[in-house]
Amino acid sequence: MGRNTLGTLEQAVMMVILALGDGAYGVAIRDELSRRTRREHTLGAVYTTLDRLSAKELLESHLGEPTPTRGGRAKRYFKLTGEGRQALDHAVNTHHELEYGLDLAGKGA
Amino acid sequence: MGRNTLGTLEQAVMMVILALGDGAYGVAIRDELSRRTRREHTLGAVYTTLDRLSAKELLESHLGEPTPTRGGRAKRYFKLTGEGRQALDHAVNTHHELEYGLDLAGKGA
DNA sequence: GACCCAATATACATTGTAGAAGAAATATAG
DNA sequence: CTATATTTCTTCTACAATGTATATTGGGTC
Repeated sequence: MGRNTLGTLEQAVMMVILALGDGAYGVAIRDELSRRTRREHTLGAVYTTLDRLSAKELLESHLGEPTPTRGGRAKRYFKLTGEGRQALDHAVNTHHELEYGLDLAGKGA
Repeated sequence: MGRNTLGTLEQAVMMVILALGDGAYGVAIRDELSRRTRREHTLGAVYTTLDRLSAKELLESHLGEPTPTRGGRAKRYFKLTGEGRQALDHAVNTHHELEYGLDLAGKGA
């Protein structure tokens, strides 16, 4: 069992995939990521991350059907594997452990 | 004003520095980091990160006095700059934004 | 074919990580 | 004393993994 440490973007992408549920394919992921992150991300950056996470078997994917809209090519949908879920949970817990006792910027919102 | 994105370890180190307050020098940072992270980190890894954050002016440091214990060489103490604080706050907020709405495995504290 | 949406390939910059080497202090042998 | 061993802390160096951008390809409507 390899110690799977996650980068910032990797974590972000995985969380966005969870948030999107079904419907988590490249472009949607990019958009939601940019939205939550308040920062533009290129498609290339996202797909690269998706590929690497898949290679590590933290994500799995399947092709959907083409949509009948102009240029509606088939989308590849992603979701977390069990291992991916575990790795993400671990990363998030670690982050909380690190935050513990600090008073950081107010969350408000 | 550069967009200062922080890596996982960079964030962790900065949070540990906050947690340690005065007394945040290399070895102590490494130890507290390993403790909170439940994972061993080498000193080399920590110092490299410290250097890079300093180069980006997210950290500042000053030398302390040698302690009278055997091998008690002078320590270099680190703390966040204003810019560093800002960058960390931003990173943490973004992380919260990403977590929003997800139910992740939250253990008790 | 022109045009659109989505995915893949490629290249380079930044971060993560480890190990070896160096610097500064105290202790201790002779 | 003073030479060197020993301890603590830091710096240097090298390479792996991740972050990021741009260009290219693949498959669909009009």
